[in-house]
Amino acid sequence: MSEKQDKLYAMRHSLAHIMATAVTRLWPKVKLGVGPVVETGFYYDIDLGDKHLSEEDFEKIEAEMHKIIKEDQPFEKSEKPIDDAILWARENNQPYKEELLNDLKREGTTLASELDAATMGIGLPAGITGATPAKARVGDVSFYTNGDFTDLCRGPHVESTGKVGAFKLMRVAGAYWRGDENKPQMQRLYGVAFDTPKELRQHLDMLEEAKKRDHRKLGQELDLFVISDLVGPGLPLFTPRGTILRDELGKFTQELRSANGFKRIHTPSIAKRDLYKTSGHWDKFGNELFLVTSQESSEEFVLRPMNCPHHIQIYASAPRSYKDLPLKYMENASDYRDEKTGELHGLSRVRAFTQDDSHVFAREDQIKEVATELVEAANDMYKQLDMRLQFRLSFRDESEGYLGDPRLWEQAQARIEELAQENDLDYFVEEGEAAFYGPKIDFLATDALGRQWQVATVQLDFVQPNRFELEYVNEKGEPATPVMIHCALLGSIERFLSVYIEHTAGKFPVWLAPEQVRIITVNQEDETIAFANKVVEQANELGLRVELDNSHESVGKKIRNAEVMKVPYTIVLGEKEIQSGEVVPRVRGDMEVQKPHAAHEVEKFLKSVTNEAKSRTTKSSL
RNA sequence: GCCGCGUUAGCUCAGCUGGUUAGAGCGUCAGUUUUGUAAACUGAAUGUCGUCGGUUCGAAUCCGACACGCGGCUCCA
Repeated sequence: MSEKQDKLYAMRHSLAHIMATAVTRLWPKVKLGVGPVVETGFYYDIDLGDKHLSEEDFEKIEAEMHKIIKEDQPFEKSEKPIDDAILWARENNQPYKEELLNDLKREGTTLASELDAATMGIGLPAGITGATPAKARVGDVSFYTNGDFTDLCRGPHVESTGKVGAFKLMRVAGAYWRGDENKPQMQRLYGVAFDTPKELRQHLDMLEEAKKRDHRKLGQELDLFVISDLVGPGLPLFTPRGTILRDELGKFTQELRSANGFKRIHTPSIAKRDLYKTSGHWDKFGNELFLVTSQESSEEFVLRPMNCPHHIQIYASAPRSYKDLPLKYMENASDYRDEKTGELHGLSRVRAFTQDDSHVFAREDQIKEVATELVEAANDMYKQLDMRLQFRLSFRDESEGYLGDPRLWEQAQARIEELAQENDLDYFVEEGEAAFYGPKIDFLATDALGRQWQVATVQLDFVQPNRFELEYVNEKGEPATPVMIHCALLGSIERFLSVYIEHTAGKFPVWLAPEQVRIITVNQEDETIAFANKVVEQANELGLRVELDNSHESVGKKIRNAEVMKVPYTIVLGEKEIQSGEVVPRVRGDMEVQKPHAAHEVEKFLKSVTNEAKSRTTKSSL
C-alpha cells in the first residue's frame, strides 16, 4: 500500500468518525453500527430509532461536519481492556458496539467480514479492506477520541479533524445489521472523499459520465428494449434494433462453440417439478422458481430457471460409450427466475433471460482438454469485443448448501486451479463464490469505466451426474460416471448487453450496430430519391443494415439524428454524388476527430463496410 | 423481500407552503422552405398529474394502500 493510499484511507476513515460525530451532535440518541472505508469513500451505519434520515438532512450533517473540521480536533488513541470496553458500550447505550465487543471476547473475532474489523480495536495489521481478520488475540481494544466523541476503532486516523481533504455525502440507504436480513435494518450514510477538491470533482464527473452511459438510458434512447408495466418488472421486451444485437451476439457465441464441436439442441422452457427435485435446484432455490400449473392434470410444472437438467435428459436418453465422449450440447435458452422485486435492475438483473448455455459430458481424462478449449473460446470472444478479462476461481467455503462429497470438491477445485495455471490465466481465488454443485472459473470483464462484471463462466460439476445417475460404459465394459462441464460465454445475453452497452456507450462496432449505414438525401427531387434507392438496394444485396432518411428536414438535422442514434457510417447523397458516383462517408463521432474522410466509390464504400462487419472488428475500416 | 426517495404530454422536466380552463423544450402532425455534414420557420394537437381510497367548500399539491421506478441492503443456479 503506497503512502498516498494509506493517507487517503486514514482520511476517509477519519471522515466516517467526523460524520458520526456530527450525527451524534444532531441526534444524541443515535446508536452506531460500523463505519468503514470503501472504495471511493466511507460510510457509517446508524440507527436513530423512529427517526429516518433522508437526503434532505445532508445539508445539516455536512454543515456540522464542516464545523468539526474547522475545530481541528486532534484524534487521540487510548486503550481499554475488553471488559471495560463492553462496559463503556453499555453505559453509552451503544448496543451494536456492545454486540461486536461481546463477539470479539467470545470468539476472538467478530466473525463478520473485514468491514467490522476495520472499525474494531482488534490488533490486526494495518491494511485496507483486504486484511482478513484472522483470529486475533483478545487483549486491549483501542479507542479514538476527537472532541467529545469517542469511538471503538482500530485506526489509523489523520492527526486531527482539520486534515481530511474534500468530501461529499452521497446517499442514505438501508443496510441490515451485519449484513443479515434477519437482523434489524439500519441506515447507511455514504460519503465520497478525496485528497483534493479537484479529485473529488473528477470523481463526480466520472459518475456523471457513467450516468450518460447507463444502459437503461441508452436502451431507451437507442430504441433497444422497453419494459412494460403490464408485462411486468424484470421482463424486458426487445425492439427490432435490440433484437439485432441479441441475434448477432447469439450467432457469435454459437460459431465459437461450433468450432469446438458443440451441437445445437433445443429444449422447452418448462419441466415437471421432479426434474428440479432430482437436480437439487428445488431444495436450494425453490422460492425463486415460477410455478406453472396444468388445468388438465394435477402435475406441477416449473418455468425453468436454468438448462442443465434438460440437457442432462438428452444425455440420459441413450446408453453412452466412452467413445461418445465428450458429448457437447449448446442452446441459447430462455430461463426464468422469480427474483425479488428489489433486486431487479435494468437488463443486469431480470426475471426472464437468455443464456448461451452449453454442457459437456466428459470422461475425467478429458476435462482438461475441454475446459482449455472453452477458456480459449472465452478469451477469443472478449478479445474481439475489446474487453479485458480477469479470472476468478470461485470455490466453496465452509458454509452449508454445497452438495456432494467434500473430497470430490477438493479434487475439482484442485483441477480448476491446475487449469488456470496451465492456461496461464491471471487469476485469483474467491471462496464462497462456487455454484452449489461445483467450483467455477468466472470471467470478469472490465468495462470502459473500469468496473468489473462477471460474464463468462466455466463450471465443473461432479454432483448432478451422480444425482441423475448418468453413466457411460468405459473401456473395460464397466459403468462409469461422466463429469459435466457447464459453460456460458456471454453468460446471460441480457446481462452481457447491460455491460456492453455501457462499455461502448452505445457506439457498437459495425458487426453489431443495429443500423450500419444511414443514407441521407439532400433534397426530395426525383433524381436524388432514385439514386438513393439504388444505393439502398446495393447495400441490401450486400447484407448491410441500412436506413434511408429522405425526410423533409435540413441536412444538418438529418446528420444530427444519425449521430444521436450512433450509426457508424452516414452518407449524404445529392447532385455531387450523382455526378461523381462517389461518397465521402461520415464516420460516427467525426465532429470530435475533425478530419474529413476520403471519397469512395459507392460500391467500394459499401463493400468495405461489409468486410468490416464480417471480420467483427471494433476498428473502422475507413 | 427490507430501508429511503420518486412517479406531471411519446421523451426530458417546471409547477413555492391546496384556490378558477396544468406549463416549457424536444418529438408528433399541418403548412412554408428544396435544403450539403450535429437542431430551418410558422402553427396545431396531445394529459383521468401512476392507480384506488380518504381529508377538505376545493387536491397534481395533504394522508393511506397498491403498482411501477431509482439508490442501497439481502440474494444471485
